[in-house]
Amino acid sequence: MPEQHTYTISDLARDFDVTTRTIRFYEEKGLLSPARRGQHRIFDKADHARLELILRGKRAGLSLDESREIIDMYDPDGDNYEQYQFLLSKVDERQAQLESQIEDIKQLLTGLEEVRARCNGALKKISAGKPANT
Amino acid sequence: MPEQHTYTISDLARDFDVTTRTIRFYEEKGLLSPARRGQHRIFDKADHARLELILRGKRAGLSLDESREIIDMYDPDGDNYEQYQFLLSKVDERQAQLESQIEDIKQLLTGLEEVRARCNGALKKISAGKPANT
DNA sequence: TAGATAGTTGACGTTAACGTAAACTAACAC
DNA sequence: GTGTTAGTTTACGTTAACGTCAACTATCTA
Repeated sequence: MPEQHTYTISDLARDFDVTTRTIRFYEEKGLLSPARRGQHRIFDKADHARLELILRGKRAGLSLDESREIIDMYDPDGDNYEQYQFLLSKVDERQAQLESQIEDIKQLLTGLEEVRARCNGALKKISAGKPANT
Repeated sequence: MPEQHTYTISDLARDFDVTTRTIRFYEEKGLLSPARRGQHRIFDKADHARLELILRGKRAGLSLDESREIIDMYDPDGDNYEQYQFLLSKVDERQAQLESQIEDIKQLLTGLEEVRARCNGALKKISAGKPANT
């Protein structure tokens, strides 16, 4: 038996610190499709992992549509040659974009490094001008 | 003479491939404050640089408010000890956030690397099953 | 002098990503 | 049985980041 662990909607909400509204919204947008027991939603490990991916995408600055695109790459629709070729090209594309995004962030970081340097310079000056004020 | 190069609003729009509406919107939001000659806006090198920063922030996935926060670090308001200390702490904070954002992106990238591997595996299988189809 | 062109200020429209509130159901607690 | 506690659907509200007119002005050009 594969240890069929499940989650309620508020389990997930607690695990990832989001509201249940958010989770229902993600389902509405097709990012999650939990099972149902009557009215209630039942989430499994795969749903848990998908939500984790969605939120990682958010922190990375992606839109929900972009996150869905990435998530959908994990379980391909088709099974023929062209489908996999197409998937590979989308993987390429997304990787390139994410890498250039890292470059942008790194540039912001070095910019802040300069700010820090100037800041330290100014602080030095000030503490030199006011030697009493250590 | 300091080579006072200036730009019209559509110069900037062309340089960065955004609409003039966008630039006016950024001014409205306090991200830019160009000079005026009568009604018309006159942008200088500093404005040019600020817009570049804004758009870099966008590509990095930041909101306009977050970009403004970073941009404002480049020209500090105050000039006393506490101000610079405070600025330094904000630099710290923002750098930490950007670095953890890079980590999230890197995790997305390695996830896509796995997708690529599985994809290549599937393609191998297919082309092995259909040896005529190279 | 009459267009054409570049700029301006409103003002309303739009999409994404939820928040918030209402009205309902089902299960358990006492 | 009756709160209380999850959970549900439906629907309207909200904020960010612009797009899209409309109506106007100033300038240059034929």
